Amino acid sequence: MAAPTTDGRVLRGEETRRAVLHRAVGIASVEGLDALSIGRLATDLGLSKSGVFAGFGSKEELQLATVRAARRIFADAVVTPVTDTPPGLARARALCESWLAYSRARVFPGGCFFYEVTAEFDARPGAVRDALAGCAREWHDTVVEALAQARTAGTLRPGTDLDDLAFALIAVLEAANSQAVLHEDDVPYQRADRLLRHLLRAAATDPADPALA
Amino acid sequence: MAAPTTDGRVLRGEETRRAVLHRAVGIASVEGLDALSIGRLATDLGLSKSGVFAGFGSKEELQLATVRAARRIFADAVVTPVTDTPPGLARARALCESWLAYSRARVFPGGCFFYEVTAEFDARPGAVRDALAGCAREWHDTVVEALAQARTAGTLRPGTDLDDLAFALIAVLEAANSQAVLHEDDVPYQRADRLLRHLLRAAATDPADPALA
DNA sequence: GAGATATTAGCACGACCGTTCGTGCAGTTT
DNA sequence: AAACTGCACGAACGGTCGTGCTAATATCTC
Repeated sequence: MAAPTTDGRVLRGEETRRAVLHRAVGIASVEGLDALSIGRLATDLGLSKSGVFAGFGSKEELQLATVRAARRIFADAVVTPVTDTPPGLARARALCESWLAYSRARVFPGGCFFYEVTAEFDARPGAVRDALAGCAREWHDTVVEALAQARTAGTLRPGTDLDDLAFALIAVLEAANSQAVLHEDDVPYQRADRLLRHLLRAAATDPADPALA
Repeated sequence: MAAPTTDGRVLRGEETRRAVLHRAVGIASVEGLDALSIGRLATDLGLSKSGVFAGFGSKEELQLATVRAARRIFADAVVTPVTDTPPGLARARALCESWLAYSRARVFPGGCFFYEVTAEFDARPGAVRDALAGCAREWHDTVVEALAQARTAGTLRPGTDLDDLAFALIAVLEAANSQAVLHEDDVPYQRADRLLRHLLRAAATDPADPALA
C-alpha cells in the first residue's frame, strides 16, 4: 500500500508540480487565488500552459492543491517549531510568537497566506472555501489545545473560556499581520506582542509566570 | 461656486454612476475589487460596456470610486448612528457594537467590505492600496478618539495606551466578521461582544460602569 | 532491443477582458 | 431653429483566460 514510488516519470511529474505550487503560493499570498493563472505560471517557470494544466486537471484543483501546499508550509513554519517547548503556558505563548515570526519573516511574500486567501473566499461557497474553513478550524483547535494543556498543567486559571481566549489571541495575530502588511510598518507586531502577554497574563494562575516575561 | 447642477444630462449620468457603484460595492465585498468587470456590471444593469467604462475612464478609477462609495456607506452605517450617544465609555462601546451590527446585518453582502478588499490589496502597492490604507487609518483614529473622550471624561484609566486598546478592539471586530462569514455562524459575534466588554472593563476606571453591562 | 505508460509540448477553441472609436440622441445654450 | 454639450450605444481591437485535442518525449517493463 502506498509504495513510495521510484518511477522516474512520476517523480519528474511530482517535481514540476512542486515547482508550480511553490510559485503558486507566493502569487496567491500577494494577489489571491483568483489571480493564479495557468498561463502565467507556465511562463514564469518556462513550462507549457498545457503541461501545467495537465498536472492539476482544472483551475479549481490547482487552487485546492495550492491551499494544501500552503497548509504544509504553515505547519512547518509555525506549529512544528514549538513542539520542543514544554506543554503549558510557555508553549501557548511560543505558538503565538511563532505565528508573529512567521508573518514578520514573510514566509509567504504577501504576509499570511490564509489571511489573504480566506478573505477572498469566505463569502463564496465552494470547495476552496470549505478547504480554507478546515484550515482555520485546525489552527483554532491547535491554539485551544495548547491552552488546554496549560490549564491541565495548572498554569491557566480553571475558569478560563479557552475558545474565547483563543479567539482573542488569533484576532490579535491577524490584525498585526494585516496592519503590518498594509502600512509596511513593524509597530503592529510590537503591539501584538504586548497584547498577547497581556491576554495570557490575565488568564494565568500566576501573573508573574516567567513564561510571560 | 459648485452650483448644484440642474443639467438633466449630467444628473442622468450621476444616477447611472450611482447605480453602477451600488452594484460594484456588493460584488467587491463578496469577490473582491479584481472581480469587478466592466462588462459584467454592464450586463447586470442592462447598460453597454462602453457606457459603464465612459462613466469612470479606467478600471482603476472604477475601483477607487467603489472604495469611496463603500467608505460613505460604512460611515453612514457605523459611525453616524453613534453620534447620538454621549461621549465617553458609552460611546466607545456603542461604536464597537455598531460595527458588529454592521457586519452582522450584511450591509455589504459579503460582510465587511474593507476586510475583504484590504486583504486583497494590502500587499499590492498602488492607488487602491493607498486609498484603503487611508480608510483604515481613518477608522482607527475614530476609535482612538472615542477612547480619548472617555479618558478625558474620566471613565477610562489615565494610564491606558489608547492605540493598543483600539488595536485590540478592532482586532476582535475583524476576527468576528471573518469567522462569522467563513463558517456562516453567529457565535463569533457573541464572542466578540463578550471580549469587547472584557477589554473595555479592564481599562475602565469603574469596572462596574453601567455602560459595560 | 520492442512496447506500454506517464509527463510534457503544440495548437486551436470559445469566452471574456479593458479599451478605443465613431455615432446617435437628449438636453442646454444662443 | 441652429449649434453645441454630455451620456450611452454598438462594433471592433489585441490579449489572456481555462480547457480540450493530438503529437512528441522520457522512463519503465519485458
